[in-house]
Amino acid sequence: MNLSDKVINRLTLYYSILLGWRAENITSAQIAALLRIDASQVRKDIKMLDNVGVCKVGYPAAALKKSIEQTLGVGKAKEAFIVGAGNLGTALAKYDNFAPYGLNVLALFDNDPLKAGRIINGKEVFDISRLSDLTRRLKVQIAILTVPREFAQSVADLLAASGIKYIWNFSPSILQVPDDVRVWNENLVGNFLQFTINHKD
Amino acid sequence: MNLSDKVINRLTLYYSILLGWRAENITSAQIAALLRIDASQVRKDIKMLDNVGVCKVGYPAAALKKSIEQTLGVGKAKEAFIVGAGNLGTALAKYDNFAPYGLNVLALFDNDPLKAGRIINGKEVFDISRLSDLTRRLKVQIAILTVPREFAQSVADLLAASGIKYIWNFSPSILQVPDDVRVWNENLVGNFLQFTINHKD
DNA sequence: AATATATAGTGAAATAAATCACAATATAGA
DNA sequence: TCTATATTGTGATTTATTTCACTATATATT
Repeated sequence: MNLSDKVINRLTLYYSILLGWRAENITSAQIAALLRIDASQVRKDIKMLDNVGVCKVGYPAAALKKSIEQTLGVGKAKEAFIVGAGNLGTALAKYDNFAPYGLNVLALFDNDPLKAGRIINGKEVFDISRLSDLTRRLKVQIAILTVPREFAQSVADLLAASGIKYIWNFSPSILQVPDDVRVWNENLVGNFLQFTINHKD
Repeated sequence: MNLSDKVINRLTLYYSILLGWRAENITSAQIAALLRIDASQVRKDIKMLDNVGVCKVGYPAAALKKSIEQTLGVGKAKEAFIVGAGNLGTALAKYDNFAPYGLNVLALFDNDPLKAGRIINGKEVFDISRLSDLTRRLKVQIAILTVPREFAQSVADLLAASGIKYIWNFSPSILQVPDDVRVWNENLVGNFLQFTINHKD
């Protein structure tokens, strides 16, 4: 099954709805109304996961939730380091909504010697010099990059050299990395501007 | 000019590149290589903003940067409140990358009486009971919602009743709001999953 | 000044995504 | 049991987006 980014994004939204859903069944129209999208799109997305609905009743909520969980790999451990223990890094280390989706932050790294040794939400902050060694030993593949713009590229170089394969980039800079490293730019400002510029409805 | 979300998102990425660009000119191929997208797409995006390039040379970087700034409304003040002064709200209040894009956080709100009166990065934290009054008096239209899931809907109701028109929702819940209120779900987990599930290249 | 070339610009084609329209059907209710 | 109907499932259509392929041209080079 090959799910596009758009489908995956919608599935997580369906999942959010299901997390708070109390009734036994849910219809495509109900989901669509909450998200202000087309109901047939909801049905097609759900059908991709081989769920079946019941006419006049909708989809069994529990089964649908489970199906989305499996598809998204919720619960499948994905271990990550946070690199940059500033405000954003700290907030993400404390953010309690990652764990339910299987994203497990093991530790943080920072170049400020004063921060080394601190414990944030049960996760230790290490000096950045320890990054390569720990990445290799723990076989961590994911780095959440929350350093300031001016350090982002050099830290990305270090990450790539250390064997990190996925960089979730919260810094507002474009990273150049080897071909085997994937970068996701979490373009917060871009998202915000989309939303304020394109207020078409 | 009607820019799609996709175009706006790419423009912010081009802008990120230009912020760190030192040469006088930049070519569509250079931008495309950094973002790993098609160069003709870059050219079409840039052309939409009525920029002209020079054959064999590319686009003048300074003029292009200015043009994107104007299109995105960078610098045009957009005042916002952060609602929820927890870790994420605090991190966003301290995040220094919003200001250059014109997003100006005026204050924070929280329901914890212990937090009221604190100053975070020069912004005061108010009790949530002050929200309606201050929203109206300061004519603030944008709320950045960073409360836990269980409070998100009731706070959204309050925001809508207070006259907020845009809710940038960082909480992992789907909000039901009146038609004149726009919600942008900053689906962090969804973005993350896209990136780890769809590692196709 | 002439020429080769890198690059912008762009219509056409291909691909992807969303929406529409409606047939099929299981269920609720009479 | 029968009937009306809400809902799923889906092919067809439309719309949006990306990629391709090529032309035009300004510049660097000889």
